[in-house]
Amino acid sequence: MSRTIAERADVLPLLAEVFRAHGYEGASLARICVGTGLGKGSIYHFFPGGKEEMAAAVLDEISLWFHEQVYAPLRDGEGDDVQHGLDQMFRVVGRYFQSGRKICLLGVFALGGERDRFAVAIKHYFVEWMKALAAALERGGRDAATAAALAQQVVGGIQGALVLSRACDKPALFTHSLQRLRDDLRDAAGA
Amino acid sequence: MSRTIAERADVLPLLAEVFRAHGYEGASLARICVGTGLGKGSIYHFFPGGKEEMAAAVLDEISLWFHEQVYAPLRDGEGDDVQHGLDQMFRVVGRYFQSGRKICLLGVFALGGERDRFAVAIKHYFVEWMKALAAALERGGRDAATAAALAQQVVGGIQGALVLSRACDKPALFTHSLQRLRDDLRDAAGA
DNA sequence: GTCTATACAGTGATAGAC
DNA sequence: GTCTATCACTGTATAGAC
Repeated sequence: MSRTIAERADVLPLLAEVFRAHGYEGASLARICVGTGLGKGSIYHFFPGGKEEMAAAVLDEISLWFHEQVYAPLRDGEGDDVQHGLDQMFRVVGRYFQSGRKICLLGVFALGGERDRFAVAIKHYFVEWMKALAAALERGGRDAATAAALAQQVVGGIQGALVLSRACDKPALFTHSLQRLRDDLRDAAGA
Repeated sequence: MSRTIAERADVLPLLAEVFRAHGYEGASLARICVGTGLGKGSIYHFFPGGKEEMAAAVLDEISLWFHEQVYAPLRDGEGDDVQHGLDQMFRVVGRYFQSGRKICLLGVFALGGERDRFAVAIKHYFVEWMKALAAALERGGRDAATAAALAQQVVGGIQGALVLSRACDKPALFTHSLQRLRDDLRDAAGA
């Protein structure tokens, strides 16, 4: 009996979950095989470079997804579309992290010992997010310094909320923080 | 040649650094021996329960330190001392995390696969912090709901800033966020 | 209290059968 | 493309010498 998973891409979401649940060092090949439903042979067929290639591929996929779903709408909007891009960001991000039940793999890797190995991808993820958000805020009328500070506050606030909600085992904590951050941006815009 | 480290307590800070640098799973006994300068035999003499007991002891020590240095000043102050307690918190926390060069072990554990194992200690750390801060804000004149929301915002903001500064390899990012959070509390108090 | 020697399960990784 | 068998190595943990 042999299942056939045609695409390597199909394994990536499963792999991501294993890394999210156990971190890079904790994601042993045994756990990876359970999580993906594949044997070692199959895994190494898709990722000859081993664990490092698996993690890199997962990070790439996440980065691409955020570029398309979050950064692009933030960058493209003009006028009223700026607010639309911001709303889109909070909506999509809330859904992505499953309202606080799922954590940020980039955040996990940023804090872990694997930071150095994937430093470029990790830094890129957060910097691009903050740049896209700051650009939208500037087009919304803020000066560059304020926009950058707000972007840092929001992206950092999201990461912190994920840590807190995970620590307290209270997903609602993430949801509320997300609302507060969104409202803070609106209030500051109105002021 | 045999060194004598009289107290088990002397090893705890060294152990903490190893866990901080590599996470729980990544902190192998080999790395622990290098980091502490002790052989396996000595390590197991101090911590017969192995790695789990080591991590638990480290978490206990950190928790105790925060109770004494952070939560207590927040709780004890009255009147002008409330602001003093808040200032003390930001000052001590900034110093503790070495202005963004050191990360929060509780945050690392909260995001890692080891969360379940140390769930009680992790939750306790963050909840006590938020409760002490909220209590101080209430004595400063806020209603309970606002105080709780602000406490969550500040503690979460600190964790997020640690993630971001680590990800971008920019400790100043943490310092600035800390200042901003402190100023936000002041402004809200004045309003 | 510290070290060395050792046990033995689990690690990442490879080769080859199907 | 998937599996099983197997590799050398590192993992945690223990026992006993000094």
